[in-house]
Amino acid sequence: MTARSMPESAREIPEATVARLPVYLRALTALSEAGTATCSSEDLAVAAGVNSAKLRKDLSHLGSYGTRGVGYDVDYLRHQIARFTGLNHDWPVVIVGIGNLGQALANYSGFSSRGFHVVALLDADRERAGEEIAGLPVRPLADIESVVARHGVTIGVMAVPTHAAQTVADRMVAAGITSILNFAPSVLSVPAGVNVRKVDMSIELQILAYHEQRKTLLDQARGADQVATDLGEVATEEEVS
Amino acid sequence: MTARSMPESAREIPEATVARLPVYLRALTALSEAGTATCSSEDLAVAAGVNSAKLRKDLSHLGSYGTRGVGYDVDYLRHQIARFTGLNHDWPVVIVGIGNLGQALANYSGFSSRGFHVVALLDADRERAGEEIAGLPVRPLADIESVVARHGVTIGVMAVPTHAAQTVADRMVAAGITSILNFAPSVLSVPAGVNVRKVDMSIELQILAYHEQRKTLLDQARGADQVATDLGEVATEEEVS
DNA sequence: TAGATTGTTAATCGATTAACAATC
DNA sequence: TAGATTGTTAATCGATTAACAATC
Repeated sequence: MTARSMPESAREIPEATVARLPVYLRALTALSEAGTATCSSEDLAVAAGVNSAKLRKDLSHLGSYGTRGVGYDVDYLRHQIARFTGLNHDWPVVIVGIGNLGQALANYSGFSSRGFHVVALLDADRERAGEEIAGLPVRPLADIESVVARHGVTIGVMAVPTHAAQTVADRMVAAGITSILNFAPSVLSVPAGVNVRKVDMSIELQILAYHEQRKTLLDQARGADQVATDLGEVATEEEVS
Repeated sequence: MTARSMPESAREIPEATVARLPVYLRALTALSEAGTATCSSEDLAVAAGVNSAKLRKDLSHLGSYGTRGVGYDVDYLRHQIARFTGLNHDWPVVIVGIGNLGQALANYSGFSSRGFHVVALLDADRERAGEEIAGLPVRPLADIESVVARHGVTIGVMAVPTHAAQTVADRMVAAGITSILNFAPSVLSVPAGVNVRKVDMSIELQILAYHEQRKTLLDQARGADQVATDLGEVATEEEVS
């Protein structure tokens, strides 16, 4: 394929930028709902929690949708980002694994409000079949092929126990799913062309715990250092922060 | 503070490394449970889903816990990483916001199995007080100060509606919490010294949707390109991928 | 025109990776 | 000693940031 024949929206853009576009989208929606018609890159950057240089650099990958000296039209920019990220239409998704977390996800309004429409709840435990959650019946995992084919599903959310994760992922892929959002804390192996993203809630807590412990250690070190200094230790060029 | 007086565990290590240490910890636990006594960096890297150069580089920030020509003692390395990341002891946490997601989090076994002990469930809706979830009573948010003081809580998990997020965060910080895991899709502003991490499930889906759409666009572009080529267009040095 | 703000350039910073000397 | 594997170096890559020319 030639660069000339490639539509603008198909060009490579940095992953870090891709990950921030949904944040900008949300901030623009909030601005729009607050009745703001126009905003500067600085306004939007504040709303999104980034700095304005980064925001402008990110937007520059999509094209040129602002007006120098003026700023951005909120609704227009929102439309452009939505179109670019594929969020200008609905995505059918399935949720596999209807335990505590799967149920919470089935009820999560943040999916539907952002264009993700849950078309089926699937669980490997056939005993669960027929139970109704968030207005949808729980169906046996064996139904996945027909559900995926019928609704044209390409994105699946997986909230199953770790030991089942790889097996379930294989079945999802076999059924035609090409993007998986994985809530199980396991490394999945999938064929090329299938995208996996992982949400690992306990890893996030562990990262926080590391920084908490560091605060404590630094305090202790400072205390010990104070003692050393009181005893006459001389600070050297090794001194840090 | 001098570098000499600083304990090894208090030295700066890259954020990207910090975020991967819990992954290594989990992989080591799995290896240990499978009865593996020793592993090479390559073994562990495969189990953790990274490449071995990155793994060794990461571990080099903690110290030198392997043996050249041999590899790592699984339990010893696990112990060292746990100690370094502060996961060799229990962390008391509170969960604020006991909706669908908060309830799922209260029941989530992945927290307790990794050293996080939920000491209280708090909700702003006083009607909820007294309800029991995962063996714990739901308590009014007003109890947060006493709970935090009593159990020495520094880490809080927040699963409240977006419109309440900033207010609740302010209360958590006022009560003495210095690390927040935020499940609400909102930008929080907190004082310096307070760490916030965000889990945004719909952003993850949106990133997947972007890549899905790109697959489709690229296919279309390839198709269109094929037509152009059939019509005699000549590929140039601009050709991509 | 003067003031404001974008889009882009270039410098800087941090993370990844391959290669290999050190060493068990 | 020979083979294996770590820990480290140096090169590369990608992301961030500040500064500013372009332009409304």
